[in-house]
Amino acid sequence: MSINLTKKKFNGNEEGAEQRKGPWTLEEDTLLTNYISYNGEGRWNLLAKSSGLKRTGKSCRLRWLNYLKPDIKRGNLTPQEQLLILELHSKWGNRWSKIAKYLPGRTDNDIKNYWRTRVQKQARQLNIDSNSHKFLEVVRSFWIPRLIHEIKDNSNSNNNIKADAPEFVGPVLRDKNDLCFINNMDCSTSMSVDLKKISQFMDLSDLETTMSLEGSRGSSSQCVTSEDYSSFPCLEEEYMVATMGNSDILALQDCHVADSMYEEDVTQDPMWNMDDIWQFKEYAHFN
DNA sequence: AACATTTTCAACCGCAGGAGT
DNA sequence: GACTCCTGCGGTTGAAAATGT
Repeated sequence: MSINLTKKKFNGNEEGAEQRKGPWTLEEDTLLTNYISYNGEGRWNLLAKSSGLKRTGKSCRLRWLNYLKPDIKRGNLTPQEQLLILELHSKWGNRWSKIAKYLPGRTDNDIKNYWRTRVQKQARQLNIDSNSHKFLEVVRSFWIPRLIHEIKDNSNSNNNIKADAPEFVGPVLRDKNDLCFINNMDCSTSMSVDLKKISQFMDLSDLETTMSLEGSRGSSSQCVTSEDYSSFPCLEEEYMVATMGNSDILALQDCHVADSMYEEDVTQDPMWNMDDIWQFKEYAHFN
């Protein structure tokens, strides 16, 4: 990455000052951080002039808000954060800054990048427009349940709560349009996937070869409780109702989209871990 | 090890809207 | 109302890093 120096008009006047562009150096970061710690943030053009930085006010603002600000979180987005992004994006679309307000420590840039690199990649692999209703349905039917599952998994491994959790029995195909999941404690229906909707854009003529159903492992970590949802007050009510059912224990199971995904190298996909992929491929192979 | 390809993410740009004059 | 300046937003770019061959 090269550092550019450009002459720009400043406040409508040609000042002749050379403006730096490109990556920030440690010295510039220190200068900006020190200036803000004494003078506070805001008034970015004044800051740019007074601090001695050869940067535009805009550039200073961006560097501070997206990188230097002390409460900025670094590293991968947690499943909880990903879940929030998916839900909020389905409500508001590309309103990144609005979405970012619900994720403390994450910037609109982080979220925008996540969406473009991860979410749109999924859409491309499925050959679906990421802004389409179809993709929204995939997100709701597959991705969100998967994240909830992951959240619960993490929660269980952290708390070591295994003994009393009901075991998952497996998926039950009630009819061609309704796949539900039950657990072995109360045998209640826990979650239904609307196959009618899914089949609008996926070939479900042979259900067994198009879905990987791995519930028979009976791991307690497959279960999700209502508490998982209560962590996310912004989740849409209709989605809550649709997925909660009567039981307060959900045995939530994954349905991995086959065919189109299978043709891609899903092993490279952050959504699918190696265990999932192995089971999925085994299942698809023997069916 | 070397090169090619893909992914990530920091930083830029243009535009819109608000505030001040 | 017209103009200027500032700030914030969303789209895009491209270098660096990671991964594949």
